[in-house]
Amino acid sequence: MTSKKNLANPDPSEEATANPAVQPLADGAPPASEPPLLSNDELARVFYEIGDLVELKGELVFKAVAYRRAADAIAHCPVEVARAYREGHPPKLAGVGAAIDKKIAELAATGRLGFHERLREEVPPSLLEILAIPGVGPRTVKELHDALGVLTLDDVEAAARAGRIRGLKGMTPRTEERILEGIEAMSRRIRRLLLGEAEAHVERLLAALNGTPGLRSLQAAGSFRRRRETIGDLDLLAETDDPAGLVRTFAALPEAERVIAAGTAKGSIELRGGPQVDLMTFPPGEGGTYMVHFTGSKEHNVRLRGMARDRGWSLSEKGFLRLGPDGEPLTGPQGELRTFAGEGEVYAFLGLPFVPPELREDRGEIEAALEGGLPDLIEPADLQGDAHAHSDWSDGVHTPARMAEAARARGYAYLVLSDHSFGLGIARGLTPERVLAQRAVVAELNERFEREEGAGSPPDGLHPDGFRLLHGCELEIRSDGTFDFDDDLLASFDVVVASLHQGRRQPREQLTARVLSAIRSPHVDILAHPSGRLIGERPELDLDWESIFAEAAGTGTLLEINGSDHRLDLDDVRARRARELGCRFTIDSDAHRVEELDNVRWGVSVARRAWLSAADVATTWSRGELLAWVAGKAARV
DNA sequence: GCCGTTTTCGGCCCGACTGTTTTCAGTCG
Repeated sequence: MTSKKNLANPDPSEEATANPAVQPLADGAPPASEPPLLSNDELARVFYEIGDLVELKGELVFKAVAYRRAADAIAHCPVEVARAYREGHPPKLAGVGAAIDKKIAELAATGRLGFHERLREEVPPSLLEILAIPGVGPRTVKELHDALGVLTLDDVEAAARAGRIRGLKGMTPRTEERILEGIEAMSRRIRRLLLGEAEAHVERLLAALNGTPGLRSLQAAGSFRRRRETIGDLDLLAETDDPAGLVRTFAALPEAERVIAAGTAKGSIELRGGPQVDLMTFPPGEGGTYMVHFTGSKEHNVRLRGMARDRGWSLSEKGFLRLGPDGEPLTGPQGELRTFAGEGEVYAFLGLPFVPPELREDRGEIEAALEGGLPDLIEPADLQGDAHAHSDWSDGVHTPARMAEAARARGYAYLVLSDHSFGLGIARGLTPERVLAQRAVVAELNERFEREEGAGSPPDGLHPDGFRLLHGCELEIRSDGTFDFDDDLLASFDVVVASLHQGRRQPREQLTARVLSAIRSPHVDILAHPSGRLIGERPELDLDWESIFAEAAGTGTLLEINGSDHRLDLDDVRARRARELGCRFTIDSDAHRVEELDNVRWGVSVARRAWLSAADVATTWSRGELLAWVAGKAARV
């Protein structure tokens, strides 16, 4: 679920900082003839901040909501908003009306926004640090500022320690304690979790709580269930006969560093060195609306509640309540609470088909569901192979034989062994000579597989088409746009995966030209981890995505969705846009050891969030179909 | 600030937990 406070971390790939505000645009920068183009993230950040400042100012809450909604739309827009405005074809963004449209136009044209700058003069932006304290909301910040003149986090801490806060409206020594605890918690707060880290926490918590008396079922909800690319806090949902007892057990877990709240139906803890975990309970057999509610997203839920209201019902986690003539839910004897055991029934009650959790972001899924146009999403079981993996011949850990055996045991029809080319020296990339030596190893392995599979059907658990190790490489796109291997050698691989690790800071035109040269090569079949980002560690490459997607679609070059939870690259928004432009994909593990072959499950999550079906993803095709596709590339370019 | 086959004005989703100004406001999800 997204937080009401967006200031802490509007973009999950950004590290949380005390003050994420863009620098005051008025400062310093000399007037340039062509102001720099703001990225979608930078644009969005301005509007998130306006939302927070407007709320601090005490304006109508709905204004703040409107600014944040617009910021969300900008952040998730697949095209570059500022560029599109400059070029005179602004995209239609949900929640952007005349007023915000004008503000975006000003930002796009000049790189700054007078309204924003005036707002920052009226409401000191350093107050946002105070708003970020857990448990401190806009009213409290305003009171502290007005009554005590505090401006910064340090001011608040000093005031709390000096006992100057008690005595203010509704504030006591306990309030001071809670503020100091909140500041302490903030300094401990860890970065957002990668999916694999979130999964490990979830599994430990489920194991710790299972067996609690009265507990009938327990599962993860929230953004982890939706498989967002990073996870802020964890949500658990329990079906139980003894909710209060379960919450007590939960709050007493040894791994709980701090108990944030513990009532009779819900509880919240902070894990030692880990995220916040919220536990919700529901009565047996009534999980449908609870699952929907606590899976989110908030934006999706708001849409569902609006639809319920249109149909004469009020929707909450508890169920649907009939609305009276005054628009208020009926209570007492004439009240009627409709509950459901499963989510499918909840959606059906609203006249909708089941909406998969990965789509619940209010990015068109409600409209598509109403029209019967939800995609038939790819599933993990659709994968027939993996087109990107390494061995100890370059920077991997396990031998080609072990990697192949592990992939074969997963029931795959193939694994593409794609060790680095020599240009990536740090990865001990392969020279042409070692490529040929490795090819002999691959051939030997395949002879064995062929023998074992024999003339009849393959042994149990193996793919019906049998398994083959395909020989590929991860070809470095060098800084000057050339490749490590010549055309003859490239043509001899089963599959060529190209990627860019070096010269990452070149200007957009140069980087884009390098990527396009790979896409236009008759030998390059897959563009691996196209953005080059490492989540929370390394920013993405500055590329012209629209032209890359157009060229990939035209040449049939497959775009990788890299399943490593550090990469998830392409991401969901880009992959969805690429599909609109006619691209096809692979979902690959980029495994450097056998355990990492399982990375593809996160890749499937990304693909589902990108609305992809199995047909869009070449690694769901048969081995023959994939090989025919890549063999056809030379003819297409 | 946004938005409209119930509206161009008047709405805008809903409930648990906490602390306390003991009937509700603030915060959060």
